[in-house]
Amino acid sequence: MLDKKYNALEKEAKWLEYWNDNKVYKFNKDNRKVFSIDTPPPTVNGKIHIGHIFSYSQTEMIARYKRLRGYNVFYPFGFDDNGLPSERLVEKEQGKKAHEIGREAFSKLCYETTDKYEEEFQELFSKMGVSTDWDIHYKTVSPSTIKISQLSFLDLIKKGHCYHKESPALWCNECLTSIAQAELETKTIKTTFNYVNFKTVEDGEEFTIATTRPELLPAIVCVFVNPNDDEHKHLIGKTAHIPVIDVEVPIMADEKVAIDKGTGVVMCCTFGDQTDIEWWKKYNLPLKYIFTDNGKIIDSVPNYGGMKIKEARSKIIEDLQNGGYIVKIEELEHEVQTHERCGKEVEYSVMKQWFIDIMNHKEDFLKIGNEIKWHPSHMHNRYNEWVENIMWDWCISRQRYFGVPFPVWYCKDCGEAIFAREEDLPVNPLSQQPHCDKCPKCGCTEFIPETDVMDTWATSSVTPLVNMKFGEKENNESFLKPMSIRTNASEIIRTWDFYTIVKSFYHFGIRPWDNVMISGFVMASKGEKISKSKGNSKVEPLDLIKQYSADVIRYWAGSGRLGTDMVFSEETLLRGRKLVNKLWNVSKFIEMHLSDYEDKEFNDYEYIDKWILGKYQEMESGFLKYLDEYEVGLALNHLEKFFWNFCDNYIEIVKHRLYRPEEFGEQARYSGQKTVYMILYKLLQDFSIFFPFITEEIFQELYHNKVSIHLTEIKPFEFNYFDEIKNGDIIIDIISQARGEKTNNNVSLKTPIRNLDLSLNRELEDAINASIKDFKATLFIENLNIKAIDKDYNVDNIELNLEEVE
RNA sequence: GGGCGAUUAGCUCAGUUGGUUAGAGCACUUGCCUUACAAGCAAGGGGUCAUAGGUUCGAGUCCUAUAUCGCCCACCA
Repeated sequence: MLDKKYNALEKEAKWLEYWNDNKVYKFNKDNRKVFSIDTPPPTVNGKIHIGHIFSYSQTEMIARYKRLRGYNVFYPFGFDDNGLPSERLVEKEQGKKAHEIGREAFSKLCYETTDKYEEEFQELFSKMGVSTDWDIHYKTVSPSTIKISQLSFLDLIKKGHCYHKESPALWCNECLTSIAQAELETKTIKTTFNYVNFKTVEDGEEFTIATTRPELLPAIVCVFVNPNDDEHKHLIGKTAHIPVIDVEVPIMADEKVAIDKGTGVVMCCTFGDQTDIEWWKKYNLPLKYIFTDNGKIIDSVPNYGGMKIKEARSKIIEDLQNGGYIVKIEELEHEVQTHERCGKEVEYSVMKQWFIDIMNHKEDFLKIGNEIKWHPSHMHNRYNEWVENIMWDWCISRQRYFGVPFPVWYCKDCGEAIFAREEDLPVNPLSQQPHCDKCPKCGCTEFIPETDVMDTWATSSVTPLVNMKFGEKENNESFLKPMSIRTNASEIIRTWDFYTIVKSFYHFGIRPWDNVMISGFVMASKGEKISKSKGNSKVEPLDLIKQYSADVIRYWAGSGRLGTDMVFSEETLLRGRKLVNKLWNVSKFIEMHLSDYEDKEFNDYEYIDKWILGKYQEMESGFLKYLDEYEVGLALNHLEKFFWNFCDNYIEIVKHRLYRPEEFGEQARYSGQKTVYMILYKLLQDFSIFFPFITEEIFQELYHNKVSIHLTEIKPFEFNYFDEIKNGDIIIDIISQARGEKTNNNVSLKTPIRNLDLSLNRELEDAINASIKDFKATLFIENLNIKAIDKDYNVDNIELNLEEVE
């Protein structure tokens, strides 16, 4: 017997243990079709907030849905504990920088810290009912993942898509590492726009350059004007004298100079921005690099050497003012590029880095994007826009400690790169020697290990390869190439999705997955995204589970449209709680009436039973259609609507028949029993996608024909009763009108109706006659009078029996 | 500045390819202890569908502009 009240906390713990003990979500290869999910490994950098719960739940529901449709679901979970986010977490917890702790000790701390958080993450996701197979979960810095990342690197080297080159790269002097374009975040800051006077060497003509970064004056290598700029084109070919710095540089022409920006005259430094790099390459300009790696001016710069960048800026402005070179200073708010991990403004640095070729294959990446189905489809535009506008090859070197090492040494004499052999992976060049004794090029016997590690995305972009055990003899390539679906939020289309496509294309020449499903964001309130930095997530997931149960939180997470942002709302949780409660109560009711039920062949359903069966079939087809489009929220909405109709209308009708067989006959009762038996079974299956716990509890109590409801399969009914839908709906409408009459008279719904006069068309009259006993019992009708009309229907008169009923 | 999306009841959200009177839950009002459920049931009030134009017999839905919000990008002279 189902308990009078459902105790969610207790039951959810019970079923978690049960699923675990019975390995309900275990993936075993068999002859069923595989549905595989490439789910984002969450960054292990502290707390999970409600936004994570939201997007992971939607993916999870797809896993459950596909399982119910007979797929063998491959759904591994991963943790992204690799790289900078973990390092920053450890630095924060230790209150020390990585280099103060030392490479080895620091890595150890990273492992310990991420292990600790991973346990918490796993516990929370388990509690939410995530039906992943924890036996195949992965982390992004385990030996096997490192091996695959290194293998991927070597494969790209072999195929010529990866190169080592001294090149300007984006540099963060807070994190002390190079970073990729995708790791940039723009921020608005207040600064000053400084109008500085220069002079030509030839004739002493003054001209003005406006700059926000006067500290770059020592790095000026050239001055540019637009050849079509009438005001300034006569300067072309002359020489500019840089004030204060006392250096001369050529004035050249380039069409890229915007005449209307600043003064129309631009200084080109190595490097202030992207355009500087383009000009530097295009005109083969000299390199004047003036910054140290940690954000200071190099010592060799007179007067400013050793200063921090911002100190140097103030000092140089002061010196310019003292020399009378400043025309004016404007306050300015503008956007600068910062490193998304730390928020510091980025600089450029020139050093040898590993790059993956992007620019030569943009067309291929767009083509692969077209082969993937994006859900919702407009998210495809985001991808295209990013690929079309990308400007750089992908720099994968990071001058950090905690991450995947490059399997590379360099010859001490000639600098030749020596790569590890595939069979020796994973390797750490810092503690291991290359397989060869001497440099194959020059014969030198000393090697310098690569100290850089790979970018986080270089590793997370191989999650499909990790899942397919790329490079191993016993692998999953046969059924994971491509995987069925990738799911994530829209913000990482440009990183995780894009880089995964890059890797898949280079390794296999095909798309990594058939589908991409993009979820929206959770907003704290209208127009405000929940984020850790804002600290505006008022609710802790674990507290919510205690308060509402995982099933109810999943209801919230499962509502709303795919790819659409939604506001966190307590009201939706209350609505979910109401629904779960109703499901419990109606199951209790049904259980009461099934004590003597035996399932047997039966086709002689009562009219109203056919009606609800038809309604179910109609609902189910829409429900499955939504889920096939990954619209879990719309599917839930659709299901919920049917469910309330089932409870409030159908159950209210059939209950008389179930309670009083002596009045309605055993067969009519059996028809009702079989109907509720079948529909509840289906409802439990459908709801199990969203409410895995309570549905299991009910299923085990009432049906119990499988180890778990989550291992059953949705199968359509073999009959169809669509014909009864239309007139059945009208019968419900008439019942509703009669109930309204009772309510308006402030009497109980049990009040008898002395006379009910209806005008009905022929079809409806047949329908009412076919369900006459149910109809009269539901409304407590004493006399029913039907007048035949040609079309439509009308409730002519309702006369209540207001006398005291005994 | 560019791309994509959103804007529907006081609040949170649905509204399929244009088609009667725009839906649900919460909140509000009224009534009902009805052999599952008072955390329930029945009924009711509440919307010029962001704004302004346009296409159409017909627009919440399609087109154009504007506003606000979100995500992504570009913009350091």
